[in-house]
Amino acid sequence: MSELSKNYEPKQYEDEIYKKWEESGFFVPENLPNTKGRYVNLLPPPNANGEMHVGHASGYVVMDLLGRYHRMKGEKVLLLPGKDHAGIQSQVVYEKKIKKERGISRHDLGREKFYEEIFAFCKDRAQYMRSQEKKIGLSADWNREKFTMDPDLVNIVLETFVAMYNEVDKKGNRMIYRGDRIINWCPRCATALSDVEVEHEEQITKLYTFKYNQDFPFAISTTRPETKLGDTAVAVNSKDKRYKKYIGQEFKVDFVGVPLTIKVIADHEVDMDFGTGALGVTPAHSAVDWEMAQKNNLPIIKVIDEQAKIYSGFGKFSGMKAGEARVAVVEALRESGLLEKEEDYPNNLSICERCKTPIEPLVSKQWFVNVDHANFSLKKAARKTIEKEEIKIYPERFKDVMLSWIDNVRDWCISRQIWWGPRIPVWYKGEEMMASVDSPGAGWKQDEDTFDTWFSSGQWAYSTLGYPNGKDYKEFYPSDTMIMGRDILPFWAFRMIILSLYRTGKAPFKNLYFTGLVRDEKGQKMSKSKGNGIEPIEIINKYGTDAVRLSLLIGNTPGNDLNLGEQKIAGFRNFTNKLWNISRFVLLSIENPNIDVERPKAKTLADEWILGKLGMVIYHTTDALENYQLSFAGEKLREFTWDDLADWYLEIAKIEGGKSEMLNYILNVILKLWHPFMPFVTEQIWEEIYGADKMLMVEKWPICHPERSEGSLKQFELLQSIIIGIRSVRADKKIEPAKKINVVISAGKQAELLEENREIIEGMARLESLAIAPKVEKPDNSVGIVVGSCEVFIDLAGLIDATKEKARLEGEIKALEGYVAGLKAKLTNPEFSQKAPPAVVEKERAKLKEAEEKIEKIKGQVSSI
RNA sequence: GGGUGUUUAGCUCAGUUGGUUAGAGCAUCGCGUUUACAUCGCGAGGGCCGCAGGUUCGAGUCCUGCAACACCCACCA
Repeated sequence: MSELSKNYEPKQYEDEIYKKWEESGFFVPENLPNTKGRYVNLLPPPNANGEMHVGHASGYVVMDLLGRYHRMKGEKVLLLPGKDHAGIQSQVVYEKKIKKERGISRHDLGREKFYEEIFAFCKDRAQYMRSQEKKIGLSADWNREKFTMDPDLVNIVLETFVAMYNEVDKKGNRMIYRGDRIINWCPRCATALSDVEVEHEEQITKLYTFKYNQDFPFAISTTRPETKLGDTAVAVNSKDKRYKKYIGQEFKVDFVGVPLTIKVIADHEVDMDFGTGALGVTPAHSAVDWEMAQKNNLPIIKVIDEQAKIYSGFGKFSGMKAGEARVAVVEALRESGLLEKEEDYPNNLSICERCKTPIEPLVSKQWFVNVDHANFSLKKAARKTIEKEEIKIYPERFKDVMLSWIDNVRDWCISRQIWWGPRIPVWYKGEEMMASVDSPGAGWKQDEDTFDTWFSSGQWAYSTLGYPNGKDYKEFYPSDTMIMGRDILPFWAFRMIILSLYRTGKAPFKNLYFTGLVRDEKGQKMSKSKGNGIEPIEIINKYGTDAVRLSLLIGNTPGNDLNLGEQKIAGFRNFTNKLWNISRFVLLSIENPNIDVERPKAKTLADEWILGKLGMVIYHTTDALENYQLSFAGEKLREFTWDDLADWYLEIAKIEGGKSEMLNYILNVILKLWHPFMPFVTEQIWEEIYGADKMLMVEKWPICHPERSEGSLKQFELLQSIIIGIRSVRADKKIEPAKKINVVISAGKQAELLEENREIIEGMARLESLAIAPKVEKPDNSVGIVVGSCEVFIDLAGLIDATKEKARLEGEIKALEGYVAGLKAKLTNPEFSQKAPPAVVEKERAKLKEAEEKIEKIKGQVSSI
């Protein structure tokens, strides 16, 4: 066994350790010896076009922590990694790339070539991302890594489509149907978007109030005059007296040169106080209006096409860009004196989540999933699953968020007009149409559209396992835990649940854990443009992976955002080093490290105390991990390691000596407990102790010894209080640390205990001499402090200012008297003694007694000054 | 407009089913190189637990209202 270096240098060890783990084969569940039970975690696939950011890292750390914990518990652990093809986003990224590098567009390549190239591009990026994921210590089975565009996964996705398409109810409605519906259209991406792919951005726009023509009886207001070319109605509130008489009437108008037929309809959604209280209904370009049109059987007139240009048939406006048409329409209205008002108005502009281009709502032929189909209602099935807690959600409050999402979900538009993604398996031949994974034969032409990415990733829970006949599917479905960012609840969690329920009949996982977002130390969102981001690889190189892992785990709770600054990471780097040095000390102190160490018998009070504490920390850590309280587990461990072990027990070990067995055992246990949190440093120490052939990663998780040792805990705490009390007086009186002092303790019944542990007090408080007796009068020139039932007199020859000392003690008495008064008031209150549980009353009595005794003792000291 | 969360020390946050005189880390201040560690040790200061009510013997903790901030959903054209 070689001596450890003074400081832990992560860079020196991490890559080697990871290699060792990987080569051991233990990331592969089948290679784990003697497993009992299984633990499966399918890792959420990040987009295969980028790189790992700190948000990903934060998720991986949680997944890996749980994976490593369960592996040490002896379970057959599978962490299955993968990548998502991220349809629109990857296509946008790759189009930019070929534009920049080769000056070409996807049309220059053609669909097939473009597809091949982007596939290769994603595979290449995936490899790079994998190397980053290894840096964070992810113990995933890389042999099983999946990509949503791998042919076998695509096949399962297509089969799902066909099955849903063939799900027909008695009325002939399909679960997947094609229809003209209003959708969110991104003119830049030239594709439909689902509701969740649209963001909103506040802006100031103009609100125009005008009349269609001179003959129209009243004015309407709009922010989008160009769409008014497609108005087929005006909606008013049925309670509105101004317009009641017009309801049901039809007006033929000439609107800036375009003939329109406007029907006046009533709708309770119309706000009488907004604008003129009359709303021009444009069914083809507003989701709300479209619904009104459905209810009222209004004709639908498309005005804006998929390039965001005005269709032909609208006079001089035809062919204009929507923006130009807006100016032109307003100008025409102004010229003819129909424009009544023009005012600034703040509203939310819909923009494309991927490219930030303003969305055009328009009517288009798309594929939809009916989420409430008569044969199998996806939303009802999902609701039941969540309500019955077949999936347990962390944090619990997200259950309600999920339920309200389920309740409000609308039919899901799954077709996208892009090239990158699985192509919709519907085939056409003349008037015929059929759904089929493979081409039905010659003459059949496949649908041009591809799937919404979430239709693929929504099947991740079983497509990665080879549904329905794969060995993995049979063994590992459903998985135990799914961990994802809280921002993708509506995108992914919900979709994964509905698709899995439909396809497999089972919920996809048992536990669903949401992480929050990682923000900078001021709580700002990290972004490249602000330059406030933390690059995981950069920061790992600086502080080590373990420090980064700890700073993402401790002080982080499910569903809540985490503010992360470099200082915090530096703090945990310090802790990593602390653990290293604890080990270093232990290795210098013990004779023959034994890997199969049994819990030793306590020889001293300190031994008994630390074993009790260790037992507690095993219990708390295990319990917290079982309940997904990861931060709590880490905090308890840190508290034990630094405060109890390093600051007290190791110092005492130097004094008492003969701790070989004890230290061997304690280090052995805490390395195991820490391993899931900080795998690298613990594994390296393990190797230094036990040699390269023993691997901590697959050691057995420590068992908690349930015996309690309340007595030794209390006794040891008395020692601690005495030592801290003396140290405090020393610091207060500015006694040099090197100077040893004399102390006398009037110890009452505790005399024997203190006598047994006199070495500890002498050593820890740096004493010259210590006298212990049941009853001692306060020596001259000493300062007295009361600790529990003991009085500790510290000899301060020549350093005492009698007046100051008296004032200090009197101040203390005064504070105590206030405290006592409060306790007395509480205890003499009959309501308290009657209604409070006896244990609580008893506790208060004890407190009172103790405080009163303390006052007496201090009074005694005052009188002796 | 609807919803969720947050509000505790200068900063970041714990505070488990209501029950000690409310805790930690970082930062600050003082002292210090005792043979594991200065990426360290010892000590100290620092809090009307957002505001106002209520329930209770007892509230940081439960209820109601309000405020500020953050986020999500819907979107009044």
